[in-house]
Amino acid sequence: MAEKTTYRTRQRDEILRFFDEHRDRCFSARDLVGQVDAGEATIFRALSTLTNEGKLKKFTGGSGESAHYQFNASECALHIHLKCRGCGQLIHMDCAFMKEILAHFKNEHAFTVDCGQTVIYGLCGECTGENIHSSEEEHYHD
Amino acid sequence: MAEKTTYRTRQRDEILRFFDEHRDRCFSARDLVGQVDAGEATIFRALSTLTNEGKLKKFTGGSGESAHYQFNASECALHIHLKCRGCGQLIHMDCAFMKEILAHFKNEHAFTVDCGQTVIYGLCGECTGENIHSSEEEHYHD
DNA sequence: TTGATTGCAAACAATTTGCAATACT
DNA sequence: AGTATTGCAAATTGTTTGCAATCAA
Repeated sequence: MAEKTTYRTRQRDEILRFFDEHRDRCFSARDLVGQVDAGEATIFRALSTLTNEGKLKKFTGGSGESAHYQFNASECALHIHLKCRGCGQLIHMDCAFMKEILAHFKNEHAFTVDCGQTVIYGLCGECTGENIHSSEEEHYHD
Repeated sequence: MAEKTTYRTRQRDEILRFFDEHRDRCFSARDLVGQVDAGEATIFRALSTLTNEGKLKKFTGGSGESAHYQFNASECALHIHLKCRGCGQLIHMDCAFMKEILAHFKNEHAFTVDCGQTVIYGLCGECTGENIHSSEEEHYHD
């Protein structure tokens, strides 16, 4: 789990550059295939080492769902994510109240939330209201 | 993802009874093999439907790690759960502020939280404080 | 040169699915 | 009887690993 990087390689550079150029989005290993010139195994290894080095932030998907990664300078590690069960969209909850919530967990429940592992499930506004009559084939996967 | 149960079967009953008799612990599908008289595929299917019905609560493991399930008391649908990644304890967060949080999600983000499916991961007070000098083999799995 | 890293293919583990046999109601 | 559910085995998916070839220092 804690590999050390000794050499600097083209593929790792390329992968990190890709994340840097898309700071606002997160990608799975599979997403990178085709986007960067590196074998799939290498991509997995790079994602792992880059995460260990703190350059990327890892979001664990539910069972079966693939893990997603994002450039770590982004604020994603600091806010909670809301995932809509209807349309699958991922909402980055980055408002002031968010900090209050995290503070509450910390102060009143002595609980330190790991935003990277936490996803709050529910239904977004569109799905609570309009989705009633939408097509039942509501496949998600952002 | 949202299967409906029409018939009542021995294996589903048995699985739910097993969880009922071990309300304080959580188990993976694999854990149930041998404990209940049902094929593995059936166990997976039952865990899925029972979770959909709100009878069980599902905990997502990291990628690769198996999902775990635990008996879900009916009151649990109303509050959020905090799961400590250190010691594995499940905290039922049932305070007044909880309602404020849910209201905020609803009003400011138009997001309806599904408490039955949401688990907030992090570290409890004991694990943030005292765990520094504990044995490194900090395997959880309650 | 020498050890680190890549890439392919095979190995894996968790979970899902096709389908005939079987159990509910 | 008629449909839902089971169970087995085969199929999928996400990820890891062995190992020879290749690259970085």
